[in-house]
Amino acid sequence: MELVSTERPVRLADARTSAALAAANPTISDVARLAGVSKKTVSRVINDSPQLRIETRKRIELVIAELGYVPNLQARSLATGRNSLIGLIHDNPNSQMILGVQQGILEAIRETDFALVIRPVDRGSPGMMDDVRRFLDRQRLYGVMLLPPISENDELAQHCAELGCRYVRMGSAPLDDDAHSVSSNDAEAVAEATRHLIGLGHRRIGLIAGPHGFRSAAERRVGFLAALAEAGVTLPPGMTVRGDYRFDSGIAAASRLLDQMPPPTAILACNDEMAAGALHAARQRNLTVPRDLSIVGFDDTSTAAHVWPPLTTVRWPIQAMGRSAARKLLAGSEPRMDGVTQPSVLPSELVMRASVGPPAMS
Amino acid sequence: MELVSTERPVRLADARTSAALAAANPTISDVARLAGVSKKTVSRVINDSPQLRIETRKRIELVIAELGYVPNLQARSLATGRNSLIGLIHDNPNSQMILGVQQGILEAIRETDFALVIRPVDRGSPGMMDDVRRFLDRQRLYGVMLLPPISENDELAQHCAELGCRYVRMGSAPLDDDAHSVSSNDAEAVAEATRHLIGLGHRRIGLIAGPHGFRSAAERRVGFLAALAEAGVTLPPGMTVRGDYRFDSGIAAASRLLDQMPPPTAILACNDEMAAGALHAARQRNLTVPRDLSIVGFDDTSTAAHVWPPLTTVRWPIQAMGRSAARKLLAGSEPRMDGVTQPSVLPSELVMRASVGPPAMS
DNA sequence: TTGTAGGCGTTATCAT
DNA sequence: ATGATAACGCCTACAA
Repeated sequence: MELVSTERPVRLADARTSAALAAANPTISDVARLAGVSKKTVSRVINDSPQLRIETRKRIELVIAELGYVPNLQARSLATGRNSLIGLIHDNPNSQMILGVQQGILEAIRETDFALVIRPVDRGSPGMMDDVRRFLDRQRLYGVMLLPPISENDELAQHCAELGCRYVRMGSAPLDDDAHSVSSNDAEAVAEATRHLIGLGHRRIGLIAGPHGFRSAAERRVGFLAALAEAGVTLPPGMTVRGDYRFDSGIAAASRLLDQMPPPTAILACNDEMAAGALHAARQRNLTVPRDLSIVGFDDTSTAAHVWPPLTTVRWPIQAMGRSAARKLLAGSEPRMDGVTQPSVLPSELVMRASVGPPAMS
Repeated sequence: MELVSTERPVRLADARTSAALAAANPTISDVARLAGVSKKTVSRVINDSPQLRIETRKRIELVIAELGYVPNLQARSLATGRNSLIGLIHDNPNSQMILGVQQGILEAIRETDFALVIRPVDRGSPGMMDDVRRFLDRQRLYGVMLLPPISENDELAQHCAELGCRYVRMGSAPLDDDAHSVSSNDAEAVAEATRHLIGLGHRRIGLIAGPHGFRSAAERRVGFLAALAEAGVTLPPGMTVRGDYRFDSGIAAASRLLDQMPPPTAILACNDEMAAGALHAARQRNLTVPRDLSIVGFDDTSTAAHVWPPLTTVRWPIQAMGRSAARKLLAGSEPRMDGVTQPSVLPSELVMRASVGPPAMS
């Protein structure tokens, strides 16, 4: 403890510089005083108001730089009634999804004053809705982005609207009108993957579907069935089982599929985790992938690339969705932001890797 | 455009209730007026001030509930000079790490008014420091948590201190004094893993180290070498190679190790991604894991559990670290929060799975 | 093009 | 135990 030290010693020599008049955290008043203008004029400078004599602006900008002045966002929020925070509300999706969407959002808000607030919620718990409501009430965010599966909750979207909080819902298919929705087209993506399998000659294709109540699960299943119907392929019974999007359920589901007689020559799992589980199940039965069994996943997480053999999978455009959703939210918040209309439906892509091949002769 | 509609129609019938006097977003003034007290008294209620007649408090709480009044955090920030946002600054670590630490932090701030703001930065870019500084300047966070590897940047910590922003640095070993650091003990964790291999009879153990400049890489290497020295094991040359923590580098590094004559009977990779790469390399050479080669990873990401065979690995306590770091940051922010001192060093754990076994006879 | 006055919703100071 | 008044730093009206 050094008794003689002071946190900001007064430096007398500084009297020659204008900085000596300013505080540690200079405010708009400090800038105004030093520049010899009113606060309002400084305000115009920091808000890029066009009606300003260029020379006045220059002078003020100089003072701002000299002082290291930074506008106080809290004060601005208070005055304008809207703050510069956008929220991401999600419910336990996988980590790659979270990271991807966060990166997309951050691309969109780079160069703005917006910051991203994260809020995971517990979809299952009874207090969830109160919890979210409380969060929205207190933080008064500019807007929020809802990640699936919680984005599918209409009541939540309703809440946001009532609270005057802008929102954009993300999903596997449009969940709302264009202004409030950004989605992929999972049905089509899975249909494409299924056509790929059919094109290679597969006719007995097992589906490991996602859990009941998930829109993504429903969409993917629809796409699967549509592609089969389109090709005139009829599946024997027992070729569709449900998993819960987790690894272990993939093992169990694949085991059930492989117990069928005859077993499928290919399995399409509705996410990569379950596809990885299917791979395990195949290995347990000494099946070689893709010789004895082809496997397709969904999401293109890093797991897909790292298992053996690397998984053919559908790349889910989560990052682009995050970017688009954030831009949609921010459209209108700043003059330059509402130029281009953001897409509401983003394309997926089939990523071919080594887990798929033609069926063995039978 | 419906010209006659008003957003909040005045409902005359409501005159009987006190609510009719309040606005859509009631403020502390509304509460004060309706309760017949001053704003300050209401402020005391919402801030749990002890000096209040219990009956006054009850009355005010009733009005608050009736009105659905929620304090405006922005206004409070302005008045108190500190806001209720804490930040997480990170630089491209893997997604599980991000999710884990976020969950830990959110456990800690649950039931408080704090919210979590995420800020990824680009460590490599020249403008990184300016970028972070700008972020801290503008958002004026209550405090920030620094995730490795960016947490190892002393200049950044210095910046935070100068800006008056509280901070806690997370890492593989203490990076700062106890008040500003939460870490694991990676050296010890790797030493334990190495002892495990030695105990099984391995003597030629290859190390796939992490990239230069990462504290975690240095710590893990130290632990490895320490355990060998402790057991009197001398490694032939060429048994240590460096990767960059990514899957592909794991393949390359393992290939180089397996090219040695004689090759190692076990490989310790400094993270799971590289360990998964080593698994690929082994498969390419038709080696069976663990019969021909044992492999150990680090982190215990989901990849570790999903590859074949499942990886023995070190569980890195990232979630607990996040929780502890957030609590440390918040200690003192509220009376009830600074009760228990938070741990600064958290234990790791060796997770035994199927990728390790005794060396084959040779 | 620039300035003045007032308000945003809260807490702090100093009263009573 | 409670209240009046003045910040906090910015922005919006309106005025000049």
